[in-house]
Amino acid sequence: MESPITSSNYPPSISTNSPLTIRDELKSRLKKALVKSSFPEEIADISSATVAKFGDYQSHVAMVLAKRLGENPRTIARQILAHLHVSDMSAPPDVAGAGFLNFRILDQYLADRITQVTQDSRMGVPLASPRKRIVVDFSSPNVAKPMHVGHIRSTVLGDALVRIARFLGHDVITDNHIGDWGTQFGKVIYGWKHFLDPDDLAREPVEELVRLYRKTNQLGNEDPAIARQAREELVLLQRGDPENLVIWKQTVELSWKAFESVYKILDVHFTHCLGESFYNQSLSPLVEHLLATEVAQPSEGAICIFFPEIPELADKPCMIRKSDGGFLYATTDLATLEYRIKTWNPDTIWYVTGAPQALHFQQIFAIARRLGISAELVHIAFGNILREDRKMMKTREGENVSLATLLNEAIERAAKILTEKNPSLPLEEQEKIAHAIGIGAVKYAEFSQHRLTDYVFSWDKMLSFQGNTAPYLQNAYVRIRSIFRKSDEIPKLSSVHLDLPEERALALRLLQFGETVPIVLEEFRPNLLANYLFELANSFHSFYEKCPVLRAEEGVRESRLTLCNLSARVLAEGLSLLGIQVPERM
RNA sequence: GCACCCGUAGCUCAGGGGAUAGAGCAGUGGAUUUCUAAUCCAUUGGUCGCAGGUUCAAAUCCUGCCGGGUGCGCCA
Repeated sequence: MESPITSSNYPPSISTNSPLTIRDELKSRLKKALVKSSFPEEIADISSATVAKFGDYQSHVAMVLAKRLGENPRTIARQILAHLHVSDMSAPPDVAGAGFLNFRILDQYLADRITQVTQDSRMGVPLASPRKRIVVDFSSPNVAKPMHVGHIRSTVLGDALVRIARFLGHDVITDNHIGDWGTQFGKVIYGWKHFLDPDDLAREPVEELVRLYRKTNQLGNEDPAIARQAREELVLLQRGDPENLVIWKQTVELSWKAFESVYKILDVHFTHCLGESFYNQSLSPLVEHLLATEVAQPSEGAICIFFPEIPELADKPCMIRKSDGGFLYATTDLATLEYRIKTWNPDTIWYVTGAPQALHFQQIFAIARRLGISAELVHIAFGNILREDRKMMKTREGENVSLATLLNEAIERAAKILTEKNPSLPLEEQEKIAHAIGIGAVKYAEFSQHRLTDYVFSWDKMLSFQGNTAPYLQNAYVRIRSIFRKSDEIPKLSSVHLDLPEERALALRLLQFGETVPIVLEEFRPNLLANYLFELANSFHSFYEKCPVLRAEEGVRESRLTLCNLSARVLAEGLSLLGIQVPERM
């Protein structure tokens, strides 16, 4: 949903030159002071104050220096202070505790900054430098299997990282590496040939494919002859048998339609979808090449790559061709890597896949280095989704909650609450809002925790609309929009007053948007942005309770409208970086 | 056996060298003639798994142990 605020003619002039953030400005002043005091400037360090009573920002440099030089930290702090010029932005900094430098930003400086950031289309978020070309590998569902809750982490996390990287100015290529080739197809094809139900296939194609796979698998466990026949179907497919190819192609198309509907609900898009089958022809030459260059070696009939020089991998070889001639996951990944490097020449490749695959990527990356690939390769891992008994949700056996079902239930639950709270909404708008709230809640549930934390799946938690959830943030936005609907005046760009503590706290928080977005990519942690947005919404709700806007006297009203406007823009932009939409009312 | 991840409030989780460890939920007590109460304000609740070590400073780094999880040549 487009925000009328962000697309309106207010503010009148928009620049794209984001100013330095307050933190960076302080840091740069601190560096100058360090140089003048004959200290190394690299150790300059500014962080948000841990406790409000210590001010807004703090530095630990004096203590770090003291340790290095074996001197008294407070003495060093005073030395630095003598050369530190911040009187235009901060109250005189004091030396506190063991040698902290505490900064309390001047209200006037905050007010001027708000005016400045209001005119900035990037709302104070600096562009990344250098700009990188990044290939992101995420989502990667498997053909002939339904997308289940386990796929949500890769899809939603990857999408957010992509959005953030693009917002920061990087050149991002997304590639959905679909599992459209593998041993499961022997069983699917056998099932297709022997007990396909065309009606079921037409009605619920993916479920029917799963049934075919499961039935063959089960029969194969009981009867070795059937297992052998399924393997033969696979071999036929791999040799290019026309009939099996046609069946395979249909399963891919049917599955892709199901994926597409999920991606549409999630508003996730890819620039490329080169599945595993795309690399079929590359696998054999790749292995031959690795053999010829002695990167790989024959071993017990198979072809393996060994890592004697890496202690952790010394006893963990990577197999790239089975003794029966078949290729593996690692082979495809190497071919894929080679293709991506050759085709796109990226600076870095991000693999957004589960933590259990850490060893696999350690091997792939080690091989890449041996092949002279210099691009930075990153495995962006995430924890498992657990059942409420804390057991892992497995892809293979056991029922998985279907992703489409989950998403639809989220939307339905949101619709129900919406009907109770705001029954007067037109049906069509209600549907859109329920979508934004339900899907937002599911996505936000992912972002509100560290990506490596195992996730305990719970309908109630994932679809909770209270507290630290997407609806809380959306509600802050909706309250602002409501104000602007009732105000017939176009807010003029006026001087900002920060007289009440709630106004000041909100202003400071707004200015920290530019400090937050870039650090998300330092360790690939959208939860830092989610955290920031929650705190922003929190500051806004407090401001909203304490500071009447439309009823305020002239001057104060315009100032508060400016704060409201910027709050709405930051909330909408921040949430959109997480792939979450904001409704106009709820 | 080897490797990786995790252990923080009753529950779910933030914080990953810096000051008195935070939030949401749950609990308790308040706030609505007022711009959307999906809100706000106040409050109860802690041996940061255990033991050593490094440091001016450790939930955070190192070592060991305990507990849980995951992965490790013929799946992806």
